[in-house]
Amino acid sequence: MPELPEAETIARTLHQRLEGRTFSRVQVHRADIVHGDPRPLEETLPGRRVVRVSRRAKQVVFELDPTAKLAVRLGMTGRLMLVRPDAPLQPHTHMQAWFADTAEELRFCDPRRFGGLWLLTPGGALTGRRLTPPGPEPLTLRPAEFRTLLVRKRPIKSLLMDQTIIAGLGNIYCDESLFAAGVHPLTPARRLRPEQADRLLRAIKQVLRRAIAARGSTILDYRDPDGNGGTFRRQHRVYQREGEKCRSCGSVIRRIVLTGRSTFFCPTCQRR
DNA sequence: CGCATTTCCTGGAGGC
DNA sequence: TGCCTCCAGGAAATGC
Repeated sequence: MPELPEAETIARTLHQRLEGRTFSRVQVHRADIVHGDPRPLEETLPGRRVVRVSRRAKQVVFELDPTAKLAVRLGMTGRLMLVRPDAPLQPHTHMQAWFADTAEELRFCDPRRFGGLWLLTPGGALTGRRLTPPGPEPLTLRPAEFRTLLVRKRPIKSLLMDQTIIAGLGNIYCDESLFAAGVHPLTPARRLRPEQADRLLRAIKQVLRRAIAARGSTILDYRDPDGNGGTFRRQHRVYQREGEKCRSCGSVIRRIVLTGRSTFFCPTCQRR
C-alpha cells in the first residue's frame, strides 16, 4: 500500500526518466478512474511536456507544460510502471501513455481501483471523485505547528492517519513511528505532553527518511516503476509482527483494530 | 460537530 | 484439488 515513502520513490524514478519528455499518445481503458477536468486524457495530454514529477502527500504529481497537472492517487494497489512498449499488457491496466522522445511507455494499473488519475487544468471543471487537499507535509513540519495539530482527543493513531491533519502517513508508517516514539496508539492526541509530541515528530521524520532510503516497504503489491520492491519491511519493528517478540524488550507484539485498521504495537515500549 | 462505521474493489488466504 | 467465504485497506460517504 503506497504511502509517502513509496510515492516519493515512484515520483523520483519517474522524474529521472520522464523530465522533459512530451506525451505523444494516451489510451485510457477505464474512463471511470479519471477525474477532474472532464476532457479525455487522449486529447489533453498529447503535446504536453513533463516539467517535473513530484510527490504531494501520497500522490504522484506530473507538472506539465502547457500548464496542467496530472495527479495520481495510488490507493491500495495502484502502480505506475515504465515498460518497453512490447511488454505484455497486465490485467487491470487502466491507462497507457507514450512519449515523443523516449521508447519507454508509462502505464497505470490498479486492480482494486481505489486509486485514480486527476487532470487539473487552470479553470477546468472538476468532475468525478474529489481530491481533498492534504494537510501539511510531515518532513518539513515544525514542532510548534505539529503540537497545534494535537488538540483533538481522538486516538493519536487515528489522527495521524487523517490525511487532512497530516499528509502521507498510512498504516505502516503510523505504527512504526508510534513505536519509535514510545507512544501507545490509543493515547488521546491532546494528552501527549509537548516533549512527547516533539519526540513523535522526530520519530515520524526518521522513519520516513529511512523508509525512503530503503525505497519503501513491499508487503504484497507495492512495486516501483521498474517492478522492484522496497526493502524497508526488514526494518519494521511492529507492523505485521503480531505474536512476535519486540526487538527492543522481548514482549509479544499485539494487534488491535482501531477505526477499522489493524494496529500493531508493543505493550511494554508503548505504555498508555 | 466529532467520531465511528460502512462502502467501494479484487486477489490472496484459509476452511472444509 | 477445488470451491466457498472472509478480509485487508485509503479515502469518502453515511450513521449516530
